[in-house]
Amino acid sequence: MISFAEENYLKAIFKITEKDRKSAGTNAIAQILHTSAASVTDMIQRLSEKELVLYEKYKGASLSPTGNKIATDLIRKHRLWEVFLSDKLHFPWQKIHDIAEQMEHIKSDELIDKLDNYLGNPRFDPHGDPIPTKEGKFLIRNQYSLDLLNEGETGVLVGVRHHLTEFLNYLNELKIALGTELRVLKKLEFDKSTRVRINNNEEVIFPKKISRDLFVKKK
Amino acid sequence: MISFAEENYLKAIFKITEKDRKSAGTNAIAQILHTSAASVTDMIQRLSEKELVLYEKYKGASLSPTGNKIATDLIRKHRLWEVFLSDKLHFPWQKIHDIAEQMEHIKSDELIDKLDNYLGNPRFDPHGDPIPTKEGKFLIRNQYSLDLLNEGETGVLVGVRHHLTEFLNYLNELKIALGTELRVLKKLEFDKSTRVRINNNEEVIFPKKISRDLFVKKK
DNA sequence: ATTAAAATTTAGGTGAACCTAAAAATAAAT
DNA sequence: ATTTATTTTTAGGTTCACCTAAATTTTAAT
Repeated sequence: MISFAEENYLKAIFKITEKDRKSAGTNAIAQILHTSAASVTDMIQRLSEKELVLYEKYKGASLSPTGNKIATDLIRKHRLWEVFLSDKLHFPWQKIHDIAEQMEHIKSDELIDKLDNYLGNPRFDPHGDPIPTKEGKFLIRNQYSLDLLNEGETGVLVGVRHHLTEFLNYLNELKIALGTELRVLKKLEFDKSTRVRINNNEEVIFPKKISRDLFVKKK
Repeated sequence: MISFAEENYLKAIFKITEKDRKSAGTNAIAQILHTSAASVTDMIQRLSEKELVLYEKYKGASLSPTGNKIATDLIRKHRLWEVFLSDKLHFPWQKIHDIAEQMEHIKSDELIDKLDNYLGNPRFDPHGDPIPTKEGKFLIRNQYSLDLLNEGETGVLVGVRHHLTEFLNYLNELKIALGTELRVLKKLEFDKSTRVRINNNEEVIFPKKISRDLFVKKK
């Protein structure tokens, strides 16, 4: 039986390696899990023993097929619970992550099957992130970060790059949520900021930092 | 922050002392938690340090007011999740206990408030056990165990004494669930068994052991 | 009242998951 | 290429929650 701590390590390694990197460094893992590098080495060695992780000294860790399946299942559970919290219990999206972080560790395949069904087999979570299938496949959507749109183009928000509470609060205050229409009015060259109209209504200026973190589908 | 293990000890002590007993013995706790008596002594001493438990050497343990509140909250969470699993996800009642056992440890007051509301503020769980209020009050229902009814009397099943899987499976096979009408046809003196008609339909003979474990409301 | 039995605690030890400080290996900078 | 800086690992230690075996206390039985 795998522990919560072990599960969290697998998730962290998944997160680091999912984009491009082929292995996760000790420090990177330590940072995500708010622990020390020494503890990470310790745990990685145990996970390597159990063949959940591929590990070579000083070369970082990556997930074995088994480890990858466990991590994917965790993400599936996490995101399904986020949908539950958002759709059924009406939690605002800033609050769902921390609770889902606890719920993802509940062990019952039948529970997740029934939950998935109950929620109507959602394909994306309330942040716009894809929910992997039971078999571990991630749906890919062709989305753009807002800063890639040209002046005059309109996008519908389908996702955000990260889930920092302050960021989500900021969006909330601007009444921006998944499905919100964002029209690029003007791209200001000198500081890379973007003037945007929200749902044919108010206007805001997004610094580059923000517009890069908003994923939209062109309209 | 209280650990899962600590929470389980508080629940066990609650269970033992809730009826009459004023303190829980080491062995009794060990049996419930499938652990050794020595481990129990160990943990009780820590809980006593934290003032969650009142403890005197060789005299057993009981809950402090704080400990009692925590235990009651756990039972509230457990039973609310059981309602969720049963009502919303349509789990049969034999399966809900083990999953709820995991879910009860999730920490978020707001989650429980919203869940309670979402479920329609249920007062009893799918086994017929009362769900304590937020303030920790248990509703009492005047119920009788089936073996106390006289011949000719009818009761509606409102609860069961325990949740052993085999017992619940047995009831399931007989199509007995909460709300089922049970009419006492004959009480057999020589072995204390009871002949019962189920929902004006089939007849069964319950040994004393069974009829004592079924709680009904007289009709 | 002794003795026997049962319950409880103490003593000593284990593994998991963390820690700090020091050593070793790798990467970067001059 | 050598030094410096960064990353990673090792060494040694802690706490939590368990364990077995032995000692102690309480309870029950003769």
